[in-house]
Amino acid sequence: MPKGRVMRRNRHPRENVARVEIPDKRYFRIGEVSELAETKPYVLRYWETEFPLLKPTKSPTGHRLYRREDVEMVLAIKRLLYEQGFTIEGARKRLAEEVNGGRTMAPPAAARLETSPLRAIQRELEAILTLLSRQC
Amino acid sequence: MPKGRVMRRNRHPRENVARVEIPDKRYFRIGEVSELAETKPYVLRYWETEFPLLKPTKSPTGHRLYRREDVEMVLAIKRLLYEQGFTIEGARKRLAEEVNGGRTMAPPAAARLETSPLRAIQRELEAILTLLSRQC
DNA sequence: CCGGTTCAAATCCGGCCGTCCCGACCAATT
DNA sequence: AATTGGTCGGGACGGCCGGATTTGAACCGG
Repeated sequence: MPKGRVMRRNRHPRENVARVEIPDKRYFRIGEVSELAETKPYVLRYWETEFPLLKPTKSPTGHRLYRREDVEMVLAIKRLLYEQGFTIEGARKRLAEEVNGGRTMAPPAAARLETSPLRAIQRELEAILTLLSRQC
Repeated sequence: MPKGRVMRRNRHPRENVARVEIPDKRYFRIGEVSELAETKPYVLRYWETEFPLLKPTKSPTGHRLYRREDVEMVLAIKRLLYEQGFTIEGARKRLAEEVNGGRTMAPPAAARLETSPLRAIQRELEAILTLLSRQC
């Protein structure tokens, strides 16, 4: 039997991304996010290579673990690309601006945070999470 | 004789489109607009086929006559495409919205992404507690 | 230990967005 | 009128963006 024919590109699913409900879970696997966002897993992986801000943590075996914020980032990206009509580069720039422009803190603090103990702690926590997720 | 070589794409000229001075003339020909906007004439013609709002009048002999508003439209399109990073379709949609909405709607409400590092760490801690409370 | 899921990497490809060419026409200058 | 250079529309061409598919192995819940 002939392989499935070239899939039609479906760039603009009608779904309003803004009103997707994210289930009350802590971690999501790529397949779950894929269904939530109605976006193929390989697209999620591809976006990861294009958007530095999309960085789901990974299990020790390399499987992606999306947290809520990661899922929200996915939805934000999808909105920019499919509803607003940005190119990938445009969306990337826009997201960077939003993160920077979002005055969630005074600039000096933000700059120092990169190398601060806080950051180190965050890394440690991520590592611990990774280890824990192996056993449980 | 070999054909002229493929011209390198130059998608993101550094020039800030916003500060281009439009000379005090009533009509501009395509070559003049081309220089003002640093955009090849064939691109201007192409944009005309893509943007219904870009409609320079034409002389009886078919030559384009751009008025100020047409030139401004060209600059706006260029800004959307090259500075903001919209696709043609996205730019078209955005321009239509601007015309309809009237007032230059500010950058759309920033996606409410929670990016505070403290908040992120708090989430990590919650995650750890959850993991620990389970019998591993 | 089995069936469905996920992985990374390589490869492939449709179509967006120009880019070039062509022969004809127009406008200004000489 | 002739010359020079800008402009016309239409068609062919093409780089590369943004996925889409495949492969073969590893993973994981039940």
